Amino acid sequence: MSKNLNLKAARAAKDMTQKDLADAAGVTRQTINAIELGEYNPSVKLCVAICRAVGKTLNDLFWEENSNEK
Amino acid sequence: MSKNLNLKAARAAKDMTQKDLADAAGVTRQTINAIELGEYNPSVKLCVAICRAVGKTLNDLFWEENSNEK
DNA sequence: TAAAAAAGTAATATATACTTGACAAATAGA
DNA sequence: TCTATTTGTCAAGTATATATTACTTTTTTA
Repeated sequence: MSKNLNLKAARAAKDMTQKDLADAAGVTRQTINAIELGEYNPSVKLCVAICRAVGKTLNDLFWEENSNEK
Repeated sequence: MSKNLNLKAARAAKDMTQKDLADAAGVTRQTINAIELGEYNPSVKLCVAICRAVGKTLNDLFWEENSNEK
C-alpha cells in the first residue's frame, strides 16, 4: 500500500486536521493517520464517510490506476 | 447494510457467476455472495478488484446516496 | 422433470481493521 | 525560542472481514 496523497490534499483543502476528519468520519485519529500513510486497507463504508467529510467521491480518493492486490 | 444490486447487475451483464467474479477478484465465492447480500463491508482494495473485474468504477458500484454509518 | 450448476447459509478459524492510551517528533504561532 | 498543535508511532485489545469446508436451496438446462 502507498500513501494516499489525494486524501491528504482534500483534507488540507478543507482546512481539517486528522482529528477533525476522524471525528467527522466517526473513527479515531490514528485510523485516519494510518489510511493517509497507506498502512490500512479501509472498509468501503469508512471510505464513503471520509469522502463525504471532505466533499469528494470514492473515485476521487480511492481509485488509483495501479493497485492490483487485494 | 443493504444488498448491492448494482454489483449483481454488473456481474450479470458480464455473464459471470459469483465463482467467476470471486476468482477474478482473488477471493472466495462466499465473500462475493456476502457482499452482494450486504452482509460484509468490504475493504476498498477488494472493491477495486471487483470493479476492475466487471468493468465498473467505485462510484458505479459502491457509492450509495444513503449510507451514513461506518 | 431430472440432473447440473449456481446461489444461499452456517460453523470454525485466521488475518487484519480499528480502538484505546500514551508518548515522541514535527510543525505552526506567539 | 517557547509553547501549543498536529502528526507520527507503538503496544495491547476488540471487532469483523475473509477463508475453509460442507451442506441446502434455488435456478438453469438438457
